[in-house]
Amino acid sequence: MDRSTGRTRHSGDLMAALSGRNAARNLHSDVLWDLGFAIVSGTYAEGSILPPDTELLDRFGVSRTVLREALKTLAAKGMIEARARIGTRVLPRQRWNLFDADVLAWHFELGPEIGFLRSLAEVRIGIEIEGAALAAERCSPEQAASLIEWVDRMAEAETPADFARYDLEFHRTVAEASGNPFMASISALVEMALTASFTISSPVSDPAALDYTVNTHRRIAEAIRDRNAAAAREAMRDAIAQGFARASGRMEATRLPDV
Amino acid sequence: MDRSTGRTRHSGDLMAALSGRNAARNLHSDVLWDLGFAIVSGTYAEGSILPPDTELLDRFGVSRTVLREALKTLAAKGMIEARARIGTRVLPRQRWNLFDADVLAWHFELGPEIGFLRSLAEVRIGIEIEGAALAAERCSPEQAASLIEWVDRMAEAETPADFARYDLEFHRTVAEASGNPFMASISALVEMALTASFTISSPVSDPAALDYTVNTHRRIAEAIRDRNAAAAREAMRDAIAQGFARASGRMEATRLPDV
DNA sequence: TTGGCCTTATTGTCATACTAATCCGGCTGT
DNA sequence: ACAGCCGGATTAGTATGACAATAAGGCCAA
Repeated sequence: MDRSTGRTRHSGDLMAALSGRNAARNLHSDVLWDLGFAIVSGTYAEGSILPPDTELLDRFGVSRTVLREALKTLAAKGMIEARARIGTRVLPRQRWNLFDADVLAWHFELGPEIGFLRSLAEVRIGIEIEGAALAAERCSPEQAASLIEWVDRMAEAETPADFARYDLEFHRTVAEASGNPFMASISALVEMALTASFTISSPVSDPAALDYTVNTHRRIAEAIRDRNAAAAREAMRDAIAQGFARASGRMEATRLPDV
Repeated sequence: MDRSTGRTRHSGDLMAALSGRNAARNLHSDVLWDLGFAIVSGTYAEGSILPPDTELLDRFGVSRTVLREALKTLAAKGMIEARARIGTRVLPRQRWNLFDADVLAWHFELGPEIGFLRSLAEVRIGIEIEGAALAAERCSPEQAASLIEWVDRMAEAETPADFARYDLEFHRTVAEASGNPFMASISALVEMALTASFTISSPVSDPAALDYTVNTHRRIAEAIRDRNAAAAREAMRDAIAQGFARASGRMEATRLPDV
């Protein structure tokens, strides 16, 4: 947000740390994050025209090469569209690729808004329930064993970060076991949801919540192992819904009066 | 695939025509499509290193600017990652953003493989079922009326293209009525699935199939209008499953012996 | 009024140079 | 003989300035 320096230090670091994938920090990515966040946060509204190249050029103090590559990246994510003589237009939100890790991160950086978390949970329920059911039909014995293992680790996790990591690995394994490449492709979304959820409230600090969460995940793992698709569906729904409920409850409880 | 000319005429045109959004045909997009398709089709395997800039440069006969912007676009879609002195590596498939319209189009251009269509149908079932249920809870009377209207148009459609267009609009409206931005964001995926499905076999030519498809969609629309989430779920599952079954049945029937 | 031409602003493309990162292989000191 | 440093070479990253293509909106002529 510190626009005067022309350079923001984005808060995506905790997620990068969580996933281990640390984005290269070069000029292009600085400009990209600044513009991407500005669009998501509404500084540049949908349908509006961005300032022309020349203006952005000396605002960021970079070469045209760098600026244009950042713009191309945003275009690739469906957020903008450039046309000669017209300018660069911000596309309507439906065209944005909300499943993109960066786009999600910009939303999250805006602050975990409860409606956004709900949408995230809803779409996870849709996809991951189906993923769990498919995993119950298709998973290998090794994958089933691996699921149980991740649950065990979750139960013994000592820090919220460890817990989140094992939780993510669990869901990633379910997706892999489903044999459907699309399921695996949404791990960025799951990651964001888990990070958001645990940033607000981790079950690690609350024994009862920890117990419930671990047990729900164990139900998923066992249902998949036992090839019980219906039970896997139901347990997965519980796991996601409960995670959202805990985070949103915490948000409601600690919310300050609207400004 | 006519690599000697360094320029492929991609078959994405029918989808572009269907959606009305015609991609600008500039140099950058030519290179992008060529490289993107080459990666999806396995010419450059996951984990392998692309030829260095200099080689791609004179293969395509474009400037460095154009080539690099195409590479940045692929990087934005999670397909490649560049590192100095190493080269540009093709990322593992899980990192690819399969929900991206271009990535989907490249897969489709490869030929509608039955496993891919199945995966598409599975993920649609997951998301759209949930979307239909949410729509049943949240849609406005106008949206409910609009759904009925699209079904009526489907019933009266005379060409496969018209039918596909109305079908797509129907699903788009459901997504919009769900009030969840992620649901709307997968319309590219739905579009691809419908196009693939109808390219193989359109219900328009078969009165019985047409009847069944229209009725199923009418069941969805009425369930949503009546705020019956469970019925909406079930009808949506039928609609998608049946569409896939018809296409895959047709593929099996007309399949030639493996080469 | 109307049709098409022309100006002009904006993105698209090109060419070339230099910078930064980093692998590899040889040099040096022990 | 070996470990560690160091510098050359290779590759992507950045900068710059010029020119081409595009199209909105006004200008001019019929």
